[in-house]
Amino acid sequence: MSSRRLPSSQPRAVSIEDVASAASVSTATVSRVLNNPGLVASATAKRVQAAIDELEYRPNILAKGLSTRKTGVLGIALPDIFGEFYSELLRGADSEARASGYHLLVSSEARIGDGGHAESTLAFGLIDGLAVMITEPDARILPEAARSKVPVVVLDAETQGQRFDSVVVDNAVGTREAVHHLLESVGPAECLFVGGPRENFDTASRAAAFTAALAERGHRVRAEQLSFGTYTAEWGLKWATERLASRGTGRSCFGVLAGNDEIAYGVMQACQDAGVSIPGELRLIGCDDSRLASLVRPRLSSVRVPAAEIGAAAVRLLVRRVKEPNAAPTHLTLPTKLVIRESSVWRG
Amino acid sequence: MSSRRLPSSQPRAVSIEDVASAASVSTATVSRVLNNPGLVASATAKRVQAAIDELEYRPNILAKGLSTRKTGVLGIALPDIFGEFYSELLRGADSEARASGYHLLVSSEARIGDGGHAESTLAFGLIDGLAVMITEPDARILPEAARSKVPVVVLDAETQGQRFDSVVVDNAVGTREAVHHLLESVGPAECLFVGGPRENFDTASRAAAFTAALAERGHRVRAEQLSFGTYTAEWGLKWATERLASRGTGRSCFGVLAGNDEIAYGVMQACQDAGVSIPGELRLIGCDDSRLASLVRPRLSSVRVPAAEIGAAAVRLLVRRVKEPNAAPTHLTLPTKLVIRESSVWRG
DNA sequence: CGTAAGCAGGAAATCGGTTTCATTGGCATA
DNA sequence: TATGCCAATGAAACCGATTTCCTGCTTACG
Repeated sequence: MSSRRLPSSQPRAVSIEDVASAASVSTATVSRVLNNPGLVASATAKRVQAAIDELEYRPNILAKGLSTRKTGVLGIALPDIFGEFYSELLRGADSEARASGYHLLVSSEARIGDGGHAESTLAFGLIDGLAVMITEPDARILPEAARSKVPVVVLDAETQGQRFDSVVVDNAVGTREAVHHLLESVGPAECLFVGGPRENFDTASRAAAFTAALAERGHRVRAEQLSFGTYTAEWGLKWATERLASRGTGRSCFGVLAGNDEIAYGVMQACQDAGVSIPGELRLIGCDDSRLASLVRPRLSSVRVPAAEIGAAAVRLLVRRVKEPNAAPTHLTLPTKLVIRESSVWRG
Repeated sequence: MSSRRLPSSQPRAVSIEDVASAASVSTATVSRVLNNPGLVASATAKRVQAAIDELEYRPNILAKGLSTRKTGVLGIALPDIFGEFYSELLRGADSEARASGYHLLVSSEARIGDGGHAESTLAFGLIDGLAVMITEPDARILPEAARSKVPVVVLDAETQGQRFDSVVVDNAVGTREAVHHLLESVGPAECLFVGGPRENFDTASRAAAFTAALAERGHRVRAEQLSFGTYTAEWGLKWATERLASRGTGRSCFGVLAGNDEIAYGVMQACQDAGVSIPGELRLIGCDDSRLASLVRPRLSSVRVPAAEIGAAAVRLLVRRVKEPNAAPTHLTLPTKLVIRESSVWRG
């Protein structure tokens, strides 16, 4: 009753104590009704449940969490929330979390490096688990997470010494398919890769796979065949515009693999502006298989990356680990797959 | 020391008690050093701080929250996380929250209606405030939120009886601009609106503004001028394909206002497929001014909606209300603005 | 008929902080 | 010199749950 400490405007929510006295039992019994019904006589349970309903009692998550050391909240830290890929990934994570009865705390950690103090950036102590995607090798988060004993799953990055669970995408397979597909109608020297940021894990691994796939065919990739920029249509537009302008009179035709669909859209615009036909003079393949891919003209061939599935798998892994903290680290690799549409197919 | 209740694998994090004994003070003093430094002698404070650093002490957020009734977490409930609009809104909210020292708990509440039990859906009691967007008039959340005394800001919806803070978008202005712009080169009877879901707040208010703008010019809108579907390119494609097929031999030219850019992209594809020139035979305007708008060809005119700004404003309102719970409800209206590019401009 | 076993339920410790209230000592003022 | 006040700090209540003991009863078994 002594509500000394509360501002009078805060009417104090119903607590387990209120329920207990309303049902003439102890708080222990109320708690048991909620968490371990088998331990309570059914008559008593009924009375308690009636009180709960009557008072519209909702257990205080903080108090519960303090006691059980579980909050039902999972954290997800992404380099950015922007763009269809992340948006889709987040959606997958969210719906999986909801299905498992968890809440999702998001955070775009991208710009930590700038600000300086990385601390207090993520709510350690509040979350039961954390999914992190470390595009940039800042990675101050990981040690901190390790210290705080929060289960971590690493997304789409080198599986840091195998100590964490991880979900990665098998860039090699899809990229290889794409390159081989391009080689059906384009010479190996005319195959070009336009990636995102050079430091980006996906970009790097796709570039490597691109190189490897051409090496398979006995072609050694020259530096000019690989370009790096940002994951934006603007970059694709700029790159293609310059590339098309500087091409010789040979008019040999290009095979272009873009680091994601956005870049590919930029390339498409540049071609349209320059009057270059796709797939006539340039065969184009994107990455991500975004929704627009089948809507643009020509329909864009793309390496499908299961973004939503990454998010969902991350949450699944986290949920599992919350239950069995000492299981061996699991490393999940999700497949990628070339979806061939019109932009890459030239029927002479 | 009696760690009876903890699984032996959990090594118990350092607590305020550990710091206190390390610095030979009481926990009260440690707490004061952290929250009210002015009350502690500087020599003592220094000693405590040293202990904190030494032990790498981080206050337990749950315990702190239980005591202070503040967690530093804001919730945001959206109908969906999908699509550029929501993604952008979320980004705005996230970066504003980060800047204000808050965490963001996301939740797509869309499908509550289906499942049935809306309870436990949002972490009331865990969040200091909630931004909610109620596209569908389910709205079970609002009463629950009101009951739980959590500050709420309503996004983009009727400001429910003025009891909550709200952020809305001024659809009327942008829509009106768009209609008047179309009327420069198209007759009022040929102006068409292709919206998203009929129940959607934005769709409804844009349709209303569309009707009003034409009424201004003395034209009474016929039912066929208004279509409703979903916020997808597929819908735009379908709609336009049928519309173009069924148009008479009159070949009068259309002015189309799409409910969002995705729909507009669908319309563009349909036109391309049907060999209908934009803006020659059909003037097109989208909504949202998404990133691709200036990249497609023709460049898409669009009503700019400040999505990120909505999210940021919501968070700002919430943060303010956390500090002054009893301030009068604030209703924010963000402007929309027609961005004219190529798709709507016909120079005869 | 006596005793062990088992079921229900309560008292109280605990999680890790914050905050009130009381205590102490030092210094200025009457 | 006595009194009052203030600054610095500690003891303990409190936030709202969970969980461990422990106590009474009832029932079963020898």
